[in-house]
Amino acid sequence: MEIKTATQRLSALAQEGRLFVFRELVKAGPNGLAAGDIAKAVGVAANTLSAQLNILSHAGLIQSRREGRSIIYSIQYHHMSELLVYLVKDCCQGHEDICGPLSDMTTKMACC
Amino acid sequence: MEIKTATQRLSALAQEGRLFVFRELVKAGPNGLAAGDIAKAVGVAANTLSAQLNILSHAGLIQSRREGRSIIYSIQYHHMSELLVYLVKDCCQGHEDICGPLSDMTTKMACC
DNA sequence: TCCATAATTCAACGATAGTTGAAATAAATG
DNA sequence: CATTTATTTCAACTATCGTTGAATTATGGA
Repeated sequence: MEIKTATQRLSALAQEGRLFVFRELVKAGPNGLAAGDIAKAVGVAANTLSAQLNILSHAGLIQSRREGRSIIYSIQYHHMSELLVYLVKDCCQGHEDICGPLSDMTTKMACC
Repeated sequence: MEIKTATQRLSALAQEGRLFVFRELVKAGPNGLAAGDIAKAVGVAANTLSAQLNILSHAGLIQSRREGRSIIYSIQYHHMSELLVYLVKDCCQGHEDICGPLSDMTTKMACC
């Protein structure tokens, strides 16, 4: 993964409104949520939300599909996971004992 | 974890220079690196690096200690892991089958 | 004590980001 | 085909960010 891609994705998440939307979509799971439903849940103007979704979308963190007159947004799990892996990559450089501090994280993340 | 804390940490990482520094420190491991050594490795002015380290530090992603006339920076693993966990939290809400897309991530992250 | 090295602080500048209101597009319904 | 609903686009404005140069603090050695 390129560092530019990583910063683009992190920037997309680095704002309260967008992070909140992102987490709503994480909670919603693979089925996703319609833009209008997100706007209601988050309590933000439609055009503001549209801009937020657009940024998350261009960063590759979410994707959209049309269903009737709604547009449904959902997480792009592969890209999300790519980003998280990027942040811990090379943390031990082959020396397994070096990054003990991170080892309990993987167990905490093993929610499924 | 509060959403404000999360956005602060993500903002700190959401810039190429700071992300590069952060990853150098991830590679360096718990012993960390002196500010001067980072500046040489990254090829950035001392004051620019200082500002970058300051932002990462205030975000809680790194910590510093003095050793002689050098100041050594290193990753705050606990806070780093807290952030990553926050991003995937509530991804399945008890339904184990929902977030299969994320399940292979934890294995990829199990570097140690 | 004086000097060199290591790193930070401060002010200022240009660049970029976030929100808002108004207008536009797209699809479904009568 | 006109209307309603859902969402996006555009332009404009303010606020915040990132880097730079100059000055400052802190430590170790001659």
